[in-house]
Amino acid sequence: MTFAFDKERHRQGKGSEVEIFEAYLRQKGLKLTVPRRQLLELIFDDHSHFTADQLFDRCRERDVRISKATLYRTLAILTDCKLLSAHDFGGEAKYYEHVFGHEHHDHLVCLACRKIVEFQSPDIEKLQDQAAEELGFAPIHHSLAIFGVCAACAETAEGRKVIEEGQAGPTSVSD
Amino acid sequence: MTFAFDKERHRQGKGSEVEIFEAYLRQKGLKLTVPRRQLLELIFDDHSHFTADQLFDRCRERDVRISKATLYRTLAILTDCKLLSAHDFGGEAKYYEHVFGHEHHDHLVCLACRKIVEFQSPDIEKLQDQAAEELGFAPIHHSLAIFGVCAACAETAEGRKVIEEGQAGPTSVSD
DNA sequence: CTGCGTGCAAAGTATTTGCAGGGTC
DNA sequence: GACCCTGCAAATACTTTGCACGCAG
Repeated sequence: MTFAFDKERHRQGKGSEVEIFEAYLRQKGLKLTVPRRQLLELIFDDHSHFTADQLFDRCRERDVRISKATLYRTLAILTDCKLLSAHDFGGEAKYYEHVFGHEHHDHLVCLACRKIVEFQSPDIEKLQDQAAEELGFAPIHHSLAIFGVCAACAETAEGRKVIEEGQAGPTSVSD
Repeated sequence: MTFAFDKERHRQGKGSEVEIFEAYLRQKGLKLTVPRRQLLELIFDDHSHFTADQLFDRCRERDVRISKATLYRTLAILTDCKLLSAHDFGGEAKYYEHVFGHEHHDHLVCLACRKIVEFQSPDIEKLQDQAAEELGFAPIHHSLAIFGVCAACAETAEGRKVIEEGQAGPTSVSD
């Protein structure tokens, strides 16, 4: 049987992450251990987008001693039970983000400062589903990232350079 | 100066890849060597989406002896001069695709057979630019991938499993 | 108690880089 | 002839895995 994903509970808001996690672990015969509980708290305390490495650093800051192995293993579980989702914005590493209690959204990524901003567009969603159906695909999920330069960076030399280069060549096409 | 990207020529169609490549190399003070020429031919012969590894295999098939180092270095150049673009569809490796003579498009990725289908939607493009502007971003490029199951795979057990799992959990959430 | 979980270190992947000899312009 | 290129192997960066011991249920 597939994990009984409780959409009702999923809509409730903060705090229930633990419940969902516990339920998931139980039905999988897994255990709620100290490291897992700690990670859960650290993650849902406030990060919305983070890499495995950032999370690891955060552990050290808060004196939570966990190995990277456990960290990765836990991220995998959290992704499986839909508390987190993983994205790849083309940087070095994968980004994880909260899913619980969040509407689906897409991302704007600043190529100058790597800041990530979320946005929603039901219209885009609609068009996507439409496009998928036209081509005979059963859509499951999607990932849309718009890469550009944020307002703040557009003022900087770095930001301007990125924009100018973006006009002609994507990476090191300049000079 | 930014690379004088010749949009006119870029619209002409097959064959001019070599010219664009040559022009780019020349103005960068780089050289048109045998390995580079061979790779260019292999790539534009027909692959539309491929990973570095697939290209490498293809080299061996056709008795083109090139090291992976050179292969990656050449892919970087081709990406810089906009003959190729790189995407990350969440699999293990990056996918490269032809840009030359292709309108911008987005992707449908079959999660069962990994087939990639292209589609275009000017309406979606428009909404994206709009969303970016609303948030103060200067959009440079974007990447939209819809993950789902293609018509053919929807008929198979594997495809159905993926769809069912997609309803509740994304990865190994089953049984 | 049984079996999953943990840390550690070693193994993997995918990609990049240093270096010495070779080829292009 | 100068400088860029190439292959090779070693180096990276991120993530996964094997193993022996420890803790949750």
